[in-house]
Amino acid sequence: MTVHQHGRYSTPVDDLPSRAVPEAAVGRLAIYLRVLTSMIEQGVTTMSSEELAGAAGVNSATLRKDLSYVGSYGTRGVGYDTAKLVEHIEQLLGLTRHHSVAVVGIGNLGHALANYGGFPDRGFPVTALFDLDEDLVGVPVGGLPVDHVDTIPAVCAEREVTIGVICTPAAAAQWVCDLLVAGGVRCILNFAPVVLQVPADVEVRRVDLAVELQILSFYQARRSHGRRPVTDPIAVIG
Amino acid sequence: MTVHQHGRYSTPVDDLPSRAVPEAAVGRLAIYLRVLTSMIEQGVTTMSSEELAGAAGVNSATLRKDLSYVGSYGTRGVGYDTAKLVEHIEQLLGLTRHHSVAVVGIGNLGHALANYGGFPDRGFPVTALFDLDEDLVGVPVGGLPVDHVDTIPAVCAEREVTIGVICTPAAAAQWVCDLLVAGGVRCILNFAPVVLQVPADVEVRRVDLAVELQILSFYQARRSHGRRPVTDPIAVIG
DNA sequence: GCAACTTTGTTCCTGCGTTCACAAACGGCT
DNA sequence: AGCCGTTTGTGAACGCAGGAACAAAGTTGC
Repeated sequence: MTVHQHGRYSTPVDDLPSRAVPEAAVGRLAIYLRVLTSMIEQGVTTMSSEELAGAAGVNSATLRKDLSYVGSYGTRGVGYDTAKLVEHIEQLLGLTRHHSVAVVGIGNLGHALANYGGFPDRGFPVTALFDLDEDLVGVPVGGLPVDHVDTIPAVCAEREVTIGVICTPAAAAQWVCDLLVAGGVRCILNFAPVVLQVPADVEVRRVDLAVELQILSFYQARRSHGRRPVTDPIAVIG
Repeated sequence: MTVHQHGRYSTPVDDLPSRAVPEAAVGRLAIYLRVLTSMIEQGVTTMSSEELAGAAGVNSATLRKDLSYVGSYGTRGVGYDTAKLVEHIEQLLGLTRHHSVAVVGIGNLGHALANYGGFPDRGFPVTALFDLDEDLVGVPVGGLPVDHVDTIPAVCAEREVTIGVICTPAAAAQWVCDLLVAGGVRCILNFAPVVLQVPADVEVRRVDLAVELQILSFYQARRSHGRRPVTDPIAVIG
C-alpha cells in the first residue's frame, strides 16, 4: 500500500505561506508535478484545470482545490502557466532543497534503487548505501561504496541524510530503522513487510508489495469471478 | 503512494457473506494478516484487539470494526483466535485461490520481483515474464524464461494471469497496460511513473517511488527545519 | 470600451471513515 | 451457581475529503 502508518494529517503549521494541506492532496500534488513536467517537455505552456485533471485522473474541482493550497497562480479564462505552477508546487513540496537519501539493504531491490542513479525525478541524490554482508561492504554499487550497517548513525549524521530507505528482510527492518533514527533521519521509506515502531516526529511511509497484491486479490474475488474476455489490443480507454 | 487511481470504493456486492468493505479497511486487513501469521509463528494462539491493534499501528476500535466486516469470530472476554482469524481474513481477501502473476519489464526492478520466487507471502506464483529486449527473450530469470511483450495477450490468456505487474519505463507503460488488458488481465500493479488509463472494470494500483519521496520531502520541509539530533540507538519507541 | 465567453477560486453540502463509548457476552473464580 | 472482570461488537457523534455549483475575474473579439 504505502500509506501513512497512522492516519496522521498534515502538520498544523502556521507561518508557512499556505494553510494546512490535507495529506491526500500532497500525494496528488506530486502527481500533478509529474504530469506538468511531462507536458512542458512537449512544449505545453498553459493548461486548464480540466485538462490537467484529466491527465492526472482526478476530478477538476479536486484539482483546483489542491492547487489553491499552493496559492492562486492561475489565470481565469485561460488556465495555469505550466512552468510557474511547477515552480510553486516544487516549493510547497520542499523540492528546492536536495534531500540526501540512504539505502539500507543491498539485495535485489536495494540494488535496483541504488542503480537508479540520481533517483527518479532528481532532487534525491543517493549518498549512502548500507548492508550487513561483509562481502558487500566496500563494493561500489551504482558508483557508491557500500558501508556496514553498524556505521549508519555516524555516516548518516555526517552526510546529513534526510531520507532512509529500508530494503532489508523483515527481521532486520526494525533494528535498521532504529539505527537510522539514531543517525538523525526523520523520514523513512520502508519496503520491508513490517509495521515499524518509531518516535512521533519520524515520518514512515510503507511500500508493501504483499499488501498491494492482497488488495488486488480482494477486488478480483469480488467480481463476476473470472478474467476478462480477451479483446483487441487496440480498443482501450475507460 | 499507491492509491486507487480514482477514489473508488469497494464493490457494492450483495451475495457475499459480508457487507461492503471500505477500501481503507481492506488494506488494513492485509496488514493484520501479516501480523497474525508472524505471531502464530511465535506460538501465539490468542490476541486481544488492543494487542493486535498495537502491533499493526492502528486504533483498537478501528481494528474491531474492520474485523466485524470479516464476521464475528472473536470471543468476548478473551480475544481472537489467531489461527481462525487468519483463515477468515484469507477467505475475505480471496487468498484461498491462487493468483497467477505476470511481470512486464525485466529491468532492475523486474529482476528483483522475479527473483522473489514464490512472491511474498505465497499465493501469488509468477507464471510469466515479459520484456521488449530481444537479447532477454528466452533467458530464464528466477527459473522462468522471458517472453516477448508482443505475446502478452496470448500468454496471459493461456496461463490465466490475473495480476499484471508493470515495471517498464514510463513511456512503455500505457502500451503494456493495454496489452495486459487485451490478454484478460483485470488487476494491475503499476510501478511506472504514469497514470494509466484503463476500462472501468480494471483495477489499477500504483506504487510510485518519486511520489513517495516527494511526500516525505513535504513533511520534512514542514517541521522545525532540520534533522534530528543524533541519539543513542538504544532508546527508541514512540 | 463593452459584451460575451471562458476558467478559476471558493463556498456549501453530502457522504465516508474514524473514533468514542457503552451494552452484551463470555470465562474464571469463589 | 452466581458474580466480577475483561473484551468484543456496534450504535452514534465527529471530522475530513470530495464533488457540485456559483460568483469573481480576466481575456478575446468587435
